[in-house]
Amino acid sequence: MARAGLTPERLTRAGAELADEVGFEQVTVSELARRFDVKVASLYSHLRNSQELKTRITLLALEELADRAADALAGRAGKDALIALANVYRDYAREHPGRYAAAQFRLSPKDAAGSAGVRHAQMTRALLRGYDLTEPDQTHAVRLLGSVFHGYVSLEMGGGFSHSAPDTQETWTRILDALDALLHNWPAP
Amino acid sequence: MARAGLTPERLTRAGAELADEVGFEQVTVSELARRFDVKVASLYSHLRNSQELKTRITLLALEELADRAADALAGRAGKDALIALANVYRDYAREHPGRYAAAQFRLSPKDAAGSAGVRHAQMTRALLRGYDLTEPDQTHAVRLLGSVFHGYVSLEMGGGFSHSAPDTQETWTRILDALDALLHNWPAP
DNA sequence: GCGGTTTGCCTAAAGCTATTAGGCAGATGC
DNA sequence: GCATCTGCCTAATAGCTTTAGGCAAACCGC
Repeated sequence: MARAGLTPERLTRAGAELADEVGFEQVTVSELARRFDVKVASLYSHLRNSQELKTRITLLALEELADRAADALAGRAGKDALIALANVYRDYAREHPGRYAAAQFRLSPKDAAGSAGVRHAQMTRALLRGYDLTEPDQTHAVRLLGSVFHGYVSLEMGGGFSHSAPDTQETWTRILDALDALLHNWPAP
Repeated sequence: MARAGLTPERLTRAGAELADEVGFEQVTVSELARRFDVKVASLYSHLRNSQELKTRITLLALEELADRAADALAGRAGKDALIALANVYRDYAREHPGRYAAAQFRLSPKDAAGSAGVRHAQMTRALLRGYDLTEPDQTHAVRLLGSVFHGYVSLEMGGGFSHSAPDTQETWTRILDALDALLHNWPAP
């Protein structure tokens, strides 16, 4: 029997591509086996179970997102940086909807701790150094930005805005303007 | 054979309870049948398929949420109304995590048009009458509020904030303060 | 209250996914 | 060149989804 050269890494990458094509929820060990022209059981030498496959795809997506974010933030500050970071999430979700969905997958505390999720928080915090916020307000702002980015992108992807009128690009720009203004005028408690 | 008295409505309600217990993703026609002490195939006289079950649970959740929102907004305006509406979403998600997840389920355009989703947008728009925004800015603000509410609640539920320090109630309050301030000072294009 | 019809739940069966156990052959190491 | 190891295989179990066809309880008109 010719060997297919399976590895956890190749399976994860193929799984991520599959997710982008059919949706993260539809990623299945069986379909993956079909793509490698291999029997399902063979994958179980490389993956503990389908949960592990999903976890690996999630970790991959978080890494890719963090890498893109780091790239986008390099050499930028203030509103420039804000816009760049926001667009990283939005663009990634558009280019890789399945991976983006994977990035929202709930990880075990252990996996989460070792994930690139930490880098994301750090980068958002770094971005906020361009604004004048006290330490606790920085945390609130990190959470606000995370909420807006994630909330907007997932509503837009989910078609939540597709019924109403003005195009979403205009809204996106204006929301980022508004956030920039807000961070400059953050209200005292 | 004693009849179990199944109806689409009872199945939907039971499905919603099941979702809150085990998660929306884990809602299964088989488990529902078990709960009614009935064979799986019997449910197919009342539901076209498992997709329809999920759609019905989604529609139920959207209605419940809209009813709560309407209640909360009655007699309130301005920041008061903003806080009340925001808390409707957050509290609903805490009390009914499965139903809240269902409310995010992607509906067909046809189902979406007939859903309470429309009411949600209208209520957010009504709330914004307490602030002085031009017509197009109202739409942008509706989308911003939707993004923040949904984004915050889903990150909080997903444990996205559970690692960092200050408690989430404080952040939630401060974010609502910030949104109120922003709506009062919405930047011109 | 009785016969006929409708309706509700049942059995049976096929197809898909996940997962485990055990086997054989190609790759690897001395 | 031989022994070992590793990778993919076959086989089997179990759960979920969905369809087809059957029997009996409930309902309807008289």
